[in-house]
Amino acid sequence: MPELPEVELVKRQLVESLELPQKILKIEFSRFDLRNPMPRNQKHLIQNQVIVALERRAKYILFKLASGDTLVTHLGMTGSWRFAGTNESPQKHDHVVIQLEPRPPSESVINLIYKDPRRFGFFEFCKNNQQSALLKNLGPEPLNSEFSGAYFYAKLKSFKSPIKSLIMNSKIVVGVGNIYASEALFAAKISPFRQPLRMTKQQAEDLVQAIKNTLKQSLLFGGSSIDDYKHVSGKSGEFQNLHQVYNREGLGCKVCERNIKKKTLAGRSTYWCPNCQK
DNA sequence: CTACGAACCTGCCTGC
DNA sequence: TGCAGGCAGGTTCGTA
Repeated sequence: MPELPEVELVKRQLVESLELPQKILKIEFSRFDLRNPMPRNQKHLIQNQVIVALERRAKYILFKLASGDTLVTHLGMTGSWRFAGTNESPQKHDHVVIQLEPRPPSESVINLIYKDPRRFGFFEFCKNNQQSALLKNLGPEPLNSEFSGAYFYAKLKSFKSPIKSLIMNSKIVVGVGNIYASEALFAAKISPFRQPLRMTKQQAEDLVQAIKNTLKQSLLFGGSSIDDYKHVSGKSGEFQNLHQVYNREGLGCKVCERNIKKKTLAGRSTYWCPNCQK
């Protein structure tokens, strides 16, 4: 489901609704076999802890606890969070229920529920500011200044796979998934199949800026709702309506009106305009 | 070290 | 109507 804009928006919406700090009364895992085994044996370490902050790193959402411990979560392809009263009936594929401490004036218990049909998401509990192994070896955040044309140009030399694979490689830059890779390449007028070695310094700079702009635009428009991505409130994003190439095979390019093409690259559907992108 | 395909899993859509 | 096949926003693993 989610790439950087969608994950960032989910994190922001959770922060808004949680009114941190917020105490976890109880956490229940109803199944244990997501991408990694659920931290069910650490349940007692999570309960009664206070959430003080939520952070995003790459596509991970980190629940920072007052003790210094962290609950690391990932939405996979189809993960979602929602708030629900205790009287609301559970849905199919609800796997985690976090019961939050009631607050005045309502005094009623609110559950924060994680649902994930395909179960590609995951949860990991990290003690005492220890960093999850999954967060090591990650490249820079695309919206940070560290991700610059100079940085990216220097990385191009050691890779032989096409440029699209490179911008989806989390060692190079995090958060760019299959939608935004195609969209950013279109914005930069660069073919997804281009060999990184054959890119100029200017093109590297253009692509970096295109990635930043595309992600920022998507954030402004509430992310891309293609299939089941929804806001925490259940609302859909709007950025899918602004996609230039993704999911537009056979439709006219919004710039030159020629047909958008689709081809599989490294196992992923890749959309581009052969006329605009060289 | 990189590169590629397969694997994980459910649901939805298409075509026969 | 049913059923098989293909495909989906992510990541890791095994094999070249």
